[in-house]
Parts: sequence; C-alpha cells; structure tokens
Amino acid sequence: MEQLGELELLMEKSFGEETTLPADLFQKKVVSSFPKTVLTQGMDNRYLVLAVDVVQNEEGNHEKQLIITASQSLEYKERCILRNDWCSIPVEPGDIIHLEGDCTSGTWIIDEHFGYLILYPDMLFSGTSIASSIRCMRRAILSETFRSSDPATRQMLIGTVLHEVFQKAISDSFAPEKLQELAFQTIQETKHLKEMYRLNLNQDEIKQEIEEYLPSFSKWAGDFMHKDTSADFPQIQLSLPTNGSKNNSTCNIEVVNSVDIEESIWSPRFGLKGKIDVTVGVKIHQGSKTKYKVMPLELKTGKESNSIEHRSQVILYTLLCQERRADPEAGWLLYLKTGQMYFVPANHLDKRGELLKLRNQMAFFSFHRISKSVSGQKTQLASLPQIIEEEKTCKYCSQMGNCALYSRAIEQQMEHNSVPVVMLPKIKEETQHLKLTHLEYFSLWCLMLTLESQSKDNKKNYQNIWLMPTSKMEESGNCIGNLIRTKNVKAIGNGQYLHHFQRKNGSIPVTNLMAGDRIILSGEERTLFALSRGYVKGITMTTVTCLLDRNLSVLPESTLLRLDQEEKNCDIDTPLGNLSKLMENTNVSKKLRDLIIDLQEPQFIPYLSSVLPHNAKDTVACILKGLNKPQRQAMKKVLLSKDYTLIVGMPGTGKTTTICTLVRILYACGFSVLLTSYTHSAVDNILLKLAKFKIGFLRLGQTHKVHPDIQKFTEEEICRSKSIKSLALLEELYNSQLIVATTCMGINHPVFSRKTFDFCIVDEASQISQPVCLGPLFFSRRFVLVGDHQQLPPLVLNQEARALGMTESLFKRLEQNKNAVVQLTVQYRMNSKIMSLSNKLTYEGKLECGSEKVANAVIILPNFKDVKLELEFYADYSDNPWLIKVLEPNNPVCFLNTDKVPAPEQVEKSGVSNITEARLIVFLTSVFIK
DNA sequence: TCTCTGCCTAGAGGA
Repeated sequence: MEQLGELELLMEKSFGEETTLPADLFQKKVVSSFPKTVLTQGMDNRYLVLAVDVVQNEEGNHEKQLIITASQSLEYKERCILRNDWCSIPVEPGDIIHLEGDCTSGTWIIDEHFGYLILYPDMLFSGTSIASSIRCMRRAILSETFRSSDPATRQMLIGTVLHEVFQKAISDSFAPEKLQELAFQTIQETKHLKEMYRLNLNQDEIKQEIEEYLPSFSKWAGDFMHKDTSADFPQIQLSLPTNGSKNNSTCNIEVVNSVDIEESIWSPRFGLKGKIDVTVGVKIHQGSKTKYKVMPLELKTGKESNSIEHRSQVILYTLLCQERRADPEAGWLLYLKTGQMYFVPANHLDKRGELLKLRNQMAFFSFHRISKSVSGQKTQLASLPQIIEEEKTCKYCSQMGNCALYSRAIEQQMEHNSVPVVMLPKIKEETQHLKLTHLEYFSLWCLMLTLESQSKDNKKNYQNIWLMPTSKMEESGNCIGNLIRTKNVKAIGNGQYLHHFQRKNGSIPVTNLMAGDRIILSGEERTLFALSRGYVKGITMTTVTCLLDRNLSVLPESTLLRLDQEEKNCDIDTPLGNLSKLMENTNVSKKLRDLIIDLQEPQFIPYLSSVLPHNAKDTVACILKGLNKPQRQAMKKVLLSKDYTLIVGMPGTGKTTTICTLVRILYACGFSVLLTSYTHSAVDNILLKLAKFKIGFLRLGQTHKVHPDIQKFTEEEICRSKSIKSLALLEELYNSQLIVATTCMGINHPVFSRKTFDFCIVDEASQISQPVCLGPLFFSRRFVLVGDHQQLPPLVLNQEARALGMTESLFKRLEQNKNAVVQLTVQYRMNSKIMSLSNKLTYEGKLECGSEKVANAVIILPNFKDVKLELEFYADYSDNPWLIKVLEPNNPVCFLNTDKVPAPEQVEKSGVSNITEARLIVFLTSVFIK
C-alpha cells in the first residue's frame, strides 16, 4: 500500500486515540493479513475499516461508528453505523468487512431490522459449524482446529447411508421395493463398507436398521408428492416475509421435484459455505393462489428434536441459496425416522442476523489465533472462546480432551485467564496424565504449526477465485476460462464424473494447470460459482479432461465455464490431530510421549534367537547373505529393538535396497509391517523393488497418485477386480495382507482403526516434520526411521516457526540416543574421489566404497579422442584449457568458478536462476553425450 | 541461502 502518507494523515485527523492503530502497524496488518484484497463496491463489496469509534446516540444507546473505504486509493470514505447487538462485533481498524443492506448518502446503517456486517468475508464457514457454535463457541473453534478428534459413530454411518438412499429415491421412486433395492445397493458401496470395518459393525444389522426407516420415506413421499388435487396435500401454517400478511395462513404443501442433490455452495457474500441435502421445488397452495419456490430441504435421521441447531442450519442454507437463485425465505427440516417435516422460516430480524453474528465471532477467533504479548514482542497462541459452565453439555463433548488440554497447556500459562471455577476439576482430571514437559511440547508445536499455516495462508489468495475476473486470473496461469463442455459426461463410480472441456474459441492459454491438480469448476456467471470440485485428468493444447464430484450435464451445453486451481490447502489438520492424539490417556500415546518428548532410552533385547521363529532362520540367513556389514547390523538392530531404530542412509548406501530387505526379513518372520514415507514416489520406489519377491501388499492412497506398475495393488483396484461388495470380503482383504504401504498423511484410512502392526518403517524420515511423522507410529509396536539429517530438513516457510525449532525432524530429535542409530556407510554410487568430497565435508570420513570396482570406476567415453579432436577446431577451446580437465575421465571431481565468467544470479518470483551456469551445464552435457 | 510435499471434505448424530 503506497498511500501510507495519506493514511497517516487521515488517522491523525479524524479519530480518537483509543481506537486508532499507529499508521505503520496498521499498514503492516493490512498487508500481512489481507494481501491483494481488492476493495470493491457492489454485490461482493469489500470494505477496509479505517477507524472504529463507540458513541452514544440521542436515545442514550451505544453504537459503533466505522469509517470505511471501498476504494483502493483509500480516497472515498464512507460511514457504517452498527446499532443494537451489531454494536458488539469485534471489528478493528485494518479489518476487511462486507456489508449487506442500504447505503444512503455515504452511510450504511446496520440494525436489528436491516443490513448485515460480515467480518472477514473471505473466510467461509460451514452451516454445521455455525450451528454447533450456538451451544458452545469454544467447541466449534476446537472442532475446526482438531478435525480428526471428532470420532466416527454408528449413527453417523446410518445417517450418511439414509441420506444417500433418500437422495437417490427422490429422483427415482419411493415405491417400497425400489427403496429396498436402493438401500441394498447403497450399503454395498466400498466407502460404506470401509466405515463399517472402521466401526467394527455387522453388515446385516446395519441393513436392518436402514430398512426400518424406509416406510417413513414412503409415507413422506405419499404425503407431499404426487397427489390428484392440491387440497390433498398436507396443510401447514406458515407465513413468508414477502407474503404481505404477517399472520400465519394455512397452505397446502406440494413437493414437486428435486432441483439438485448435495448442492455445494460457497458464499463470499455471507462468508458461508455448505452442502444442501436436497434442493426442492415446492408448490405452496394458498386458497386459489399457488406459489412455486425452490427451497432447501435438510434431512435428519436422529431424534425428531426440531432443535435450534437443526433449524439454524436450514436458515443458513436459505442464505447460501441466494448465491444461485431468488431468496427462498424459508426451508424445510425433515426427520426421516418419522417422516415429519417442519417449516423453517428465515426472518431477517431474529434468525439470520443472529446466526451471522455468530459467524462473525467464529471468524474473529479463527483469525486471531496468534497474539503478541502486551509486555514484549513474544508471540504466543491466543485464548479460545470461554469455557462454558454447563457440565451437561461438556459431558458428551468430543472435544473435551482438546478443550482441557488447550486450557491447561496454553491459557493457564497466561497472565490473565479466567476459567470457570466449576470446570477446574474437570480440566485437571482430563490432563492429569500429562507431565509439564508434555504440556510444553503440545503448546510449542501448536504454536509453530499455527504460525506456519498462517504464513502459507498469506501467500494464497483464495478469494481471487471469487473476486477476480477470469481474464485477470488467467494471467496468473492458475485459471482457464471460456470453456464449454464437449462429449458426454461419464460416471466413473464412487461419486466421480469424467468431463471434457474445450475453449470456446481458440486453444487453451498458457497455464500452470497440470494433470493431478485439484481444481474448482465454476460457471462464468456469478450464480454458477464453485459448482463442483475435482482434479485435472489430462490437458492438451485444445482440451482439458477433469474428474469432478458432480455431473454437470444438467447445465445447458452453451454454458461458459472456468477452471481455477484449488489453492494448496496446507494441511495443518493432520499434524494437529496427531499432536492431540499424542496427549491422549492411552498406552500407545504414553509410550510415544516417553520416547519422543522425554527422550527415554530405547530398549533392545539381547538375543536374536528369541525373536527369530525357528522356521524362518534359513530364509533370513539367505536374505542376509546379499548384504554388506552395516546393512546386516541394521537388520539385527531392528529385529532386536523393543522401541525404535534409526537407520542413517548416507548417499548411495542402498537405502531403498536396505528397506526392501528389511521388509522381506520381517515378512519371513511373520511380522506385520506398515511401510510409509512422506512422498508417494518414495513409497512406490520400495514397492517396485519389493514386487519381485512374492510379498503381498496393500497400497493405500489415491490411485492416480500411485506409480502405474503399483496401481494394481491399490485398494481401489483390488476392490474392483475382486468385486468386493460385502464387509466379509473387505475384512478378508484387510486382514490377509501383511504389508500395508501409504504416505504419512494417508493414516486416516479405516484399516488403522483396527490393526496394530509389529513394525512401522518410515522412509525419508529426516524430511518429515515431527507431528506428521508421528501419525503412522500410533499403529505399530516398534518403529524404524530411515533418513539422513545431513540432507534436507523439513520445509518450514514461516521464519518465526523456524526460529522456534520447527525444522527439527523426529529423526534428528531421536538421533540423540546413539544406541538406537545404525549408519549405512558402504556406498555404491561414487568412486573414491567423488565420495571424498561429501565424506570430508559432512560425513566425518565415515563413508566407504562398496568395492574396489566402485572405488576406481571412471566414466567410459568411447569417442573421447574424436571429440577432443573436434573441439580443437573451436578457437575458444584452445583458449580455455579448463575444458579438457572437465572431460578427463581420471579427473572425476573439479570445481568450476564462474565468478569471473561472469555468471550473475537472477532473482525471480519463484526463486533464483542462473542462465549462464545453466548454459554451461547444457554445453558440458552435450559434449559428454557426444 | 535453498529445498515445495502431503491431504477429498462439509456433515453424518448426540445432548
């Protein structure tokens, strides 16, 4: 922002001290928090708050007055007055807000009758999240933070299946035999079978429970759909805000059709997002008049509570619907157990406004996760919303552990903190198994992860997708607009649809988008924003193929579409979830806390004979024959370990071979193994080697990310080829495999909720951050980390997080325990001269060549003499005798100093480049190839 | 000073 001078002037002149940030802080906040937010007016208006003042109006009531601007130059200022409850919104100078309502002569008035203020509108919150905040705001925030702590339950599975059956039926038929068929078909889907496995349920019981609901489905359809005359439809007392009359009137309700299923909507106007179970077309017959409305229908399978939470969800959906079509003003809440349907009006006054205020509170807490302490510049985690004083509510809360942990480890360490006294014993009880060191570890990692996630957030401009026109976005290379659908949409199964697109005129512009990238598909029209998500399957000069989560064939063929790259959503959920799990009061977590946080010395058993099964001895001996000495030591160490082993894989020492051999030995001994790494390619490299040894394995993870030769071992492929349609078959698959392979992040898979492995092997461990590396370790008795901390550490972008120690991998941390470490020192990649370089610089002379052959190997250049001769024709060759030294096979290492060439570096947007050095390398390579 | 990879996700219900 270049207008600092003006801004400074503005702040000094217009506003009172207590509400004004110093200009430099103000500028810093705006730049770091809202990079490139385009201030605009109109439908998607974005205002910057310049100043906040609380004043008393004529009636003696408090109101908040904001000075705001929607002009990038900060030139045109407007006022916004917040009255009544809106006055309590925690809005500060430097914040970005969105306003709904009327602006009369430069003044917006938001009160209980009209208008909304949306704080940080580009943060979208889901309907369920906001609804859950009604009871406990703290829990809503904790649930967003520690997503994986909310456990899966039987009721949830039943709910999901019933939703699906109803959704299929409404676009097909509610005839009893059809419903039976749909139910049967649905519980055979792999995704549901996997959940049944996770929860250790019985498929027949689930089927029976589903079937109990079906008569109510038919009853509802009989009541509300397909009748002869309008008078036959059920009567409901209702009033719609725009109907004029304020009184309830009796109407007959007819559900005509389903307009959409699982419609997914993002609303950058209200700062909301969500999925609508069923979007229904409804005829409201009132006397002789009939009104047709498209409205949200929310399905519930639990108790018929008609609770505020349920109704609130519907009300929020009426706001979401406005992104696509006219305000529905009301929605429906249907309880599938009884077939009872409730009318939910969404008045401005007491309903929508209240919920948006809650949304604003959530936005405030989500935005302010970090605080600088008042005294110094110390960065720390901020307090969460207050703990409520309702033991009843807390009793069943799935976030209780995190709530107590956060209070104890973070909030109670602050100067000012207030915990309800009645809750103190509960917090103590929940955390009494933790030592101070554990609380400190949690607090530090929580802070570092939060810092890191924020630094990444700053780089992404998520809101560009909705605030920037296609033409502008295309320049960045992350968007392709002006597309039309070609060919038919193909349903691939498990909710994926293959789409083909073509530029309406001309070819696809220059783009960053590649196969495998996650994308968001929108129509060019505003009402078709974020219709579907998916990923690019293939891209050519003229066409793009995508796998999307919705079938877009319902749209007219001429609809202009655009693809936006989905901003890389840096995964803070997995590491935070692992961190929270590490603090749980379980034996597995306790052991890991002892080993990792308190660095308890790892134990080993003395004799191999006690672990090696008798019948495996010969096989193991045979496998060991092919190994060098340090590799054999590594095998032995792992077999003897009771806790963990670290294998240092120095460059060229056959790390992959070692892991592969280790797996073979463990397999031969009958141990179950979990094989993981940070990247898919590292996992597959091991599997490619392993595939030769008749070892059965199950590769988890998205099939398209897996190496083509390994894809036949992925779960998806196995389920398809073996046609797995029952829980029994799935269980057989999961239980028969000894080796399970996946990335460290892929640990959310149902197998892990029921299986414990004897060993977990983590490759690339020195490049993985601690809380991520932790994930797979919960599922095994012992673990082996393979890595080399002399090579790259985990990537940490945030400077503060780096300073706090976030680049320390688990591998490096545990390396302090020397007795757990084996070093692979025999290498096969480099001759002795090349080796001595890294050996002297970093490996303390520990590296050795695998054989004489390796030590003395030199490059064979069959045309060396000819090329030399040829080069002598070039004048600059004889002028530059350095080149002969480079080519000379007996001179395998040489340094080329490019300082005087000159070869200056160039700073570019994504790093540094050196064109001259690149040219030299191309030249040298081409000469070598010759 | 440099390195850039993983995740399907909003809502399934309980009180």
